[in-house]
Amino acid sequence: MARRATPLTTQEVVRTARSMIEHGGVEACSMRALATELGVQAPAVYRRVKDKGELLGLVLADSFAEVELPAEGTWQERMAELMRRLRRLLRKHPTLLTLYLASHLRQTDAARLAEVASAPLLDAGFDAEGASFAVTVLSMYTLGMTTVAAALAIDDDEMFEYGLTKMIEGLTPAGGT
Amino acid sequence: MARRATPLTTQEVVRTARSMIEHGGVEACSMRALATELGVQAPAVYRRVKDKGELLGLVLADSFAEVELPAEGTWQERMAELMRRLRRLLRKHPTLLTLYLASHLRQTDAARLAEVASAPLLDAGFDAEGASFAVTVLSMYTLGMTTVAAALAIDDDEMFEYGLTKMIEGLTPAGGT
DNA sequence: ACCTGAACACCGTTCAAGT
DNA sequence: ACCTGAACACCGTTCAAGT
Repeated sequence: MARRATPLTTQEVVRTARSMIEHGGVEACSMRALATELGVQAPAVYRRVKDKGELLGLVLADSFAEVELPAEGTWQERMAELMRRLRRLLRKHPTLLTLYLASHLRQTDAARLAEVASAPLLDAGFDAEGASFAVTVLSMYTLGMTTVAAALAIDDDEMFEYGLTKMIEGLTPAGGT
Repeated sequence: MARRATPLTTQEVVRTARSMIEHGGVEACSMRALATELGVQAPAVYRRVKDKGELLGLVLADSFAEVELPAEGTWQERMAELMRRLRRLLRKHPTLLTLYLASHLRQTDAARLAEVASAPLLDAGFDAEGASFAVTVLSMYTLGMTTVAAALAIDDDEMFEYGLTKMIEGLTPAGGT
């Protein structure tokens, strides 16, 4: 067989997998189909990636790296805007949700994502546990509103904002600001 | 091959699938493994069930049929208790969660579940859209607290109750009780 | 080091054929 | 009607062998 001009990079593998998933869902991205897209035989992919689980984790990380954490504002404002950005990403690529939900069942990935989003809360004086709690509540809310509600045809930005505000109010720690 | 004494029933198929999923996760319940467990060849299962998607839907419905809707109390009390029961089910069989999340992406199943849980809210004067919204918010919260929080080792009944109360307060419609 | 070819142990599903 | 046997078109992954 003719070989590729350049050797396979991990970036190339992850980006290609991500675009396949965004266009056709996780099930469209079999290791074999991915290899074909990359112009390579299936086993070659295993030189860059331990297994399919690792690949999906990398795709997820690559997506969420684009959800920037707002740098300014109160923690309430920063969390609200972060959730809006998460919502925007999930709306653009609803297919990422399956991946996100699956990852939440795997400790390491969930912990890593929660850690990043926790920053504004830690800055505001939340303890580590309270911050993880708040991030979990807010991201589950956002996921729910953006996907389940959409499936039920009750998706609505005003409703999302209303619930988001309520939820953030509820999270303010006793004696907090 | 020796045939089974009695013909295969749909109930038998669903119950066996459910127990396989509860013990080993969705991936432990391949159509072939299920058939073996039932003492039958794989194609025989397709006489009772259209495809694997339908089977998983039936397993889910069979599980949630056991989460009873509290008959008495204010809508707040009824919803809170319903969520506690959902939490109990998911804790006993965490493996059902994957199924539940997947179903939420399929309109029909999500709508059916939301409809059942909406009853106390409709009784209390919520409109259909508001009721679906509330059920979605609360069940996503419960799912998040019961699984994601558990994975992050911040699972705690007191916290669950605190957040649940806050969330239900936030859902009270303007001018509602 | 990087990749291929071939293979292993699986999938879900269909369909003609048997009882 | 109910089920089997055989097949189709796939999976993820491993591994010896080639360049």
